[in-house]
Amino acid sequence: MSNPIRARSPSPVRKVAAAVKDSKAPAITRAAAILRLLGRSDRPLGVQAIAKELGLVPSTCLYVLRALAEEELVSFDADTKRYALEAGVLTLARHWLRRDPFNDLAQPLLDRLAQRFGLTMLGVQAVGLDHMIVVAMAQSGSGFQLSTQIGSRFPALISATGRCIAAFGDYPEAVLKARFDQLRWDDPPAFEDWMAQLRQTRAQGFAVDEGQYIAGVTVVSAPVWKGAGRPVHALVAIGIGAALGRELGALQDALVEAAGALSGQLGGGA
Amino acid sequence: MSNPIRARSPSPVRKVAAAVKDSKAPAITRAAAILRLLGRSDRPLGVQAIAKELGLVPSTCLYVLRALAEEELVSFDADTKRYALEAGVLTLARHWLRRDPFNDLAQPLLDRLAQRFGLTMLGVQAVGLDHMIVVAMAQSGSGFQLSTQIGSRFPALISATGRCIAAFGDYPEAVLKARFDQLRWDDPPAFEDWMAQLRQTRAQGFAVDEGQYIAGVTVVSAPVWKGAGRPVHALVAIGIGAALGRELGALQDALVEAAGALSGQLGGGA
DNA sequence: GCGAAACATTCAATATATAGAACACCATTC
DNA sequence: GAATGGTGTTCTATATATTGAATGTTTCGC
Repeated sequence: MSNPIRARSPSPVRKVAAAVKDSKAPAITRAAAILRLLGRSDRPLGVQAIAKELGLVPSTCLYVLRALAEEELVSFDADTKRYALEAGVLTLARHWLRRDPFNDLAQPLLDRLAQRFGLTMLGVQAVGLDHMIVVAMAQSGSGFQLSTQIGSRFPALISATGRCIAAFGDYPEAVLKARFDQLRWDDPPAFEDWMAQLRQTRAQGFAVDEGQYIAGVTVVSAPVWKGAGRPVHALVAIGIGAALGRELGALQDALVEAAGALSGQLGGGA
Repeated sequence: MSNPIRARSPSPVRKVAAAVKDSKAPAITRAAAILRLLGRSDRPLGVQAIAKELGLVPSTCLYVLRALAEEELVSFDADTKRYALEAGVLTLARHWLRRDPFNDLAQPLLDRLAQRFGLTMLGVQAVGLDHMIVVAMAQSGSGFQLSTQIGSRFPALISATGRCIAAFGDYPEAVLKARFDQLRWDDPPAFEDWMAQLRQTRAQGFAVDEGQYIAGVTVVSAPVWKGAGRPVHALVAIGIGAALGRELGALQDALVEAAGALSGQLGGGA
């Protein structure tokens, strides 16, 4: 894996079979699984390889691939008979990014903070309680950097941002507990301690994770509101804990201020 | 439209019906059409609106949307019953970008050239003879800029890059003619002149478009090879023709040099 | 250069995704 | 406050997408 900050590991592929069963449009479930598999693979794949990996019937797999190729979501090399992701996915992603003003407005703020503190900054969007996705990133460019990529996914409740999502989301404790128990930390907090941290997060308006998710790495996260209800975005700072030192206070202030300003621009209530 | 450099206009939506007929996996055709429609729309849409726009049966449309939502390619607001693109498309795009070293390697070159000449620079990938897609972009940041966005699509044979694709693609003249006739330029060249320009492009290793595609805008494009065969990528410079003036020569040299260096890194033949 | 394995692809029977009507649920409007 | 037009959603018969075996097609080993 080329991702220094680990994202969730690929789920057991045999889940595809179960998902297909319940769906009223199984072809789409299969198509999505194929797209994800092709994305995961670092080389183009043939029909058989795809079908075997996902537990699909080869002929069905072929028809799905042809339909995807027709839509330019998948490329087909007529010589090698191999399939790969095609640039069409990029077009969709561009439209998605354009649809949400957060993605445009967050970037300059992230750039400035990354520059000022020499850190990696992220803009993150929560997708329900399942996970969050990195939608914007800025790096200072100097020295070592912790890096992740736009589009990377993480469990929704992990680390500092997870505390923000939980703290301001107004979810029942039982629901949080169920999700919490599935998280994997380097230094897992006890659920009671974590709940106490949520209260603190609510009180101070931001969350901090000092080496619990990843040893030695400090993460600071502040929620961004777009309207009433629960926040779906957050600004995140990631740095080596030891290197941050006494700058941590200033970073927290700057992050909260930026998140507040952004909430204002997006028309979000407090 | 928020795109100063015009991309192809959305195709007649009634084509969906025809495409669905011929496919062995019509659900996927429908799903792709829905995703594109949602991308095009600047607001979330309801089931009926989507179905009507694409000529689909509402119930079928609902099932497709549910499947897409299950795959997190589409978001569903339970309160308003509206659907929109979801962040999952971004995850796919990230994987696509990572798969091709061109996307990583081109960026620093584009940055440098954009800075040096104060222009907008693009990395472009051809998708057959249908169109090309912007996969990387750099802007100088100072003054007025012609802008487009990553993921934008253009007809494959248009402008300077189109000449590169045609010149080095080794396509039959009849095929080129058919595509050429569908292009829309501000100042369309005659086919014979265009063919002559292709010969010149082959000879000098790059192509120039001085106000033909868009009046007043000069485009310079140099092909990038990844292996043997036809080039699929190109580096592109876009600037106001009048402002370029005598820098054009230096720009051409720098662009060709960068494209050559990139071809070398990618293991492309001459 | 031959045989055989592995592959992509086609084909026909059937399980099932889909179409269209019926239903339920809001909002407005009279 | 009943009626109307607009939603989203369920239901069921049928057209059809899917399946698994059969057929070409390539690739590999000997």
